[in-house]
Amino acid sequence: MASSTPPHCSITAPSKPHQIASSSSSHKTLQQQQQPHLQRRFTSQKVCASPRNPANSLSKANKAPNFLSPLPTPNKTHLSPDFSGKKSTRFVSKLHFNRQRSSLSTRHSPVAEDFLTQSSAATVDDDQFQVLLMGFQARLSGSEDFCFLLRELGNRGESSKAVVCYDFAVQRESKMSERGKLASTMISVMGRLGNVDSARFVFDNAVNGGFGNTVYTYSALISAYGRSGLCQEAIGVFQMMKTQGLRPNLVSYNAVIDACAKAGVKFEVVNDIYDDMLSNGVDPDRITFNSMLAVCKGGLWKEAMRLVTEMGMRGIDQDVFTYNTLLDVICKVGKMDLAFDIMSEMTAKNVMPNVVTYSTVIDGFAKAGRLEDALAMFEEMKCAGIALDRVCYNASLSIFLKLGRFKDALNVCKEMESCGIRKDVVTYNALLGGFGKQGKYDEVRQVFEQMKNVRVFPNVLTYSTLIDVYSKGGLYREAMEVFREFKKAGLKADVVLYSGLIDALCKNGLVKSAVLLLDEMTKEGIRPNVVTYNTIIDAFGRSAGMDYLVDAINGGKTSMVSTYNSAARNHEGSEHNRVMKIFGQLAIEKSHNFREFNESRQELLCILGLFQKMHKLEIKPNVVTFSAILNACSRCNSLEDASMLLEELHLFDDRVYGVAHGLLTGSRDTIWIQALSLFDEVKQLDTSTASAFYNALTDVLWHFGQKRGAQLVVLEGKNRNVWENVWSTSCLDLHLMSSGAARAMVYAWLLNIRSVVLEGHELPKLLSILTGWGKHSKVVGDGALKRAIEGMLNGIGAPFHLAETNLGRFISQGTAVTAWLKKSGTLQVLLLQDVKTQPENRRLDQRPNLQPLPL
DNA sequence: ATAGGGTTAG
Repeated sequence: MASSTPPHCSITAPSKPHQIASSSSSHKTLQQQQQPHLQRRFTSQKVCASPRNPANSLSKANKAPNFLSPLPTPNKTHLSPDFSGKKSTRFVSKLHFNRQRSSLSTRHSPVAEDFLTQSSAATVDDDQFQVLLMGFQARLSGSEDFCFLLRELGNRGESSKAVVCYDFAVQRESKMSERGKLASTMISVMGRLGNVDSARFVFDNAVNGGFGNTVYTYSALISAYGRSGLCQEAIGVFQMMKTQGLRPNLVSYNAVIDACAKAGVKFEVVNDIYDDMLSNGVDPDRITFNSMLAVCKGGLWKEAMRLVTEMGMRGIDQDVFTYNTLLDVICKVGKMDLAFDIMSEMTAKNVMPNVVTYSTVIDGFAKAGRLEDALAMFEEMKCAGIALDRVCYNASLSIFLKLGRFKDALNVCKEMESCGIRKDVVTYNALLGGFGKQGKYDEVRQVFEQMKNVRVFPNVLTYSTLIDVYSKGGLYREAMEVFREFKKAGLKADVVLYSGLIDALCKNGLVKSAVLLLDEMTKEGIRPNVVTYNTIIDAFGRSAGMDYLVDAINGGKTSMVSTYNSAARNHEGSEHNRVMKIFGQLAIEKSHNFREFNESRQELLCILGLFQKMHKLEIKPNVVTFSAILNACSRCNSLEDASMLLEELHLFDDRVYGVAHGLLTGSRDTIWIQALSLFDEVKQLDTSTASAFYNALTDVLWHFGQKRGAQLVVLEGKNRNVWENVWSTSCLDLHLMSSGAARAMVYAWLLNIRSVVLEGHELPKLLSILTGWGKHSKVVGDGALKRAIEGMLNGIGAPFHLAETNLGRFISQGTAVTAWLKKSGTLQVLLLQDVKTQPENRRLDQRPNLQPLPL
């Protein structure tokens, strides 16, 4: 097993993997040395892609129809829904396609195949189907043929024909045991089709008819409930079978464990079932362990690793399911370097990664923000001769969209088309979000129209996405229109849609209204999640303290009021009106430039109430929550107010609180070791989460005058590469930083440059400080960061000025900066102090030759 | 009886 502290493997190097693999030179490149796993994987994949195995070497070859070998069943039987574009792959995986056929269970007669061919014409309705059945009745032989038919009908989604077939077969079957077989098959088929009520109906009838009390029907029903996420029901059936005196077998146990895994049941609970299994003398097999692994998806990656080891000790071989599930667990906790190692290990053990393996790991990289690494995995995959499927295409599409590489994104769409994979709702949603986030609203409109034209029906995610992109762009009229359409489609709103609406309110400073809407959604039975809460917490103080933000987005447009009024008149539905009112409120509120001063006080109470609700609903906070609390503290006018919020932080997390509190109160020396370990841990998260935390912590320190502390935090962030290439001698890039972090960083950078000058080096001709447009503000063109930096530079007399060509860039001649840095008073200006310092800190800070920069 | 995907917070 790979070690728990894997070496860091970079796979971002520019040259393509297959170039490494095909390199015949004995010279080892640096990249090869850094990528032992990658190379190893390639060498073994190359073997299977060799000319002796041409079928594996080209993705197109994989899709060649099986004309060469005559199929037992004609054409449509084995046609994957992938090609007909009817079902998602997720659904396909639930069907029987990949099932190994044991010679016993599926020994059906050729007549059954024949019947299937004749009855599968699109024009055959249920009645005609029954007539056909009667015609074949004499020649179809017993339950084996009928079970085969039921499964095949299930695969085609022919639910009602399956019902006809089942009734027909049961009525004509005299043996109880054979009827029992039919029943368990039918329950399984209905379960796979997601029709759990029908499954239950069949089960109950079978039990009442005296042929349903078998381990098989119970197991099938447990599985049916499991697939629908109804874990409690599954466990109920499991217990019921025991009270009926039936002894659960391996399949029963596996089914109930799988049900728990799908529903996200706690590991301890499932472990009890596992122990129960052992004590009843049922030996776990590979599938048991694979399902137990799936239970670890909640983040128990160490437990997952342990399970795999235990499998080995029990002499159970790991298969591709084992590794794919394990990888999923590892990827979900973001341990991508470990995932990379495990992938190499599976190859070494001759368990070859497949399309699921790759899409799991690719998704892990993408979620960790390592988009280039994700793209490199695609190359590796193609090189290994593994054809992309729908899931993979959608993953690659969304990566290109995230990178803003629209040309590549459209190429992915074309490639999908040429492979015969139709764009599904996931594809379209990705396109809508991708274009929308870049403000390409024309394209959004076109894509939305197109998807409806080709009858890919928008779902809740589609509407949430659209409402979100329009709201973020301030296009409330369009957002309102989308919401109207959403209601017309008769879909039920979910937590994400509501969170989007709440966010729209928050971004406009309407925190109290946001809290009201939160109560609304709770009343409607929609459970808010941590994102919903983080949104509101982070918005604290925006209305009272940041009115200029409201002004900035205002732009003088108030025409929304009339839009709202006419919209509200047309619809009487209460929820509809409420949301319409929200959009209206957004428009109206924008015209208010002044707010009550005591509003911030009210808001504080409002937020404190919010924390109560969070505890009550047992919503677990995350790092973003901590960042949000720190940001809220930054908007408090007094340390007293802030300390009320910090107390809430205390309830959530001792360590984060300890560090924040210690730095704020000047006990830096005593807390610094803990701070460093916290920083290390934060760095394990993806870069945007990490930088947001650093930004928040720095801001609150800066806000309360702990500027030296803020600077030290920022430098730790820089050392851990949180903001990516922050500085060189000629350029300081602040565009990912908050205003406090950016200011602390400017001081540090100038001191660094000063030491360059004092060492006698010449500065570059031109120096730049980039602020972008202030990513932190999230308001396009807002430039809050730019203003903060401008004020600061002016304040210390630095000779930088705005570049005329780029409004987010400050420049200065190197000679001017050199002269300024050499002036006698400059050093004093650049050294930051904390307003609060414990004696030991003061001693350190006042050493005259203190170099603040660990360069 | 087992594996992978899309929306929301910073």
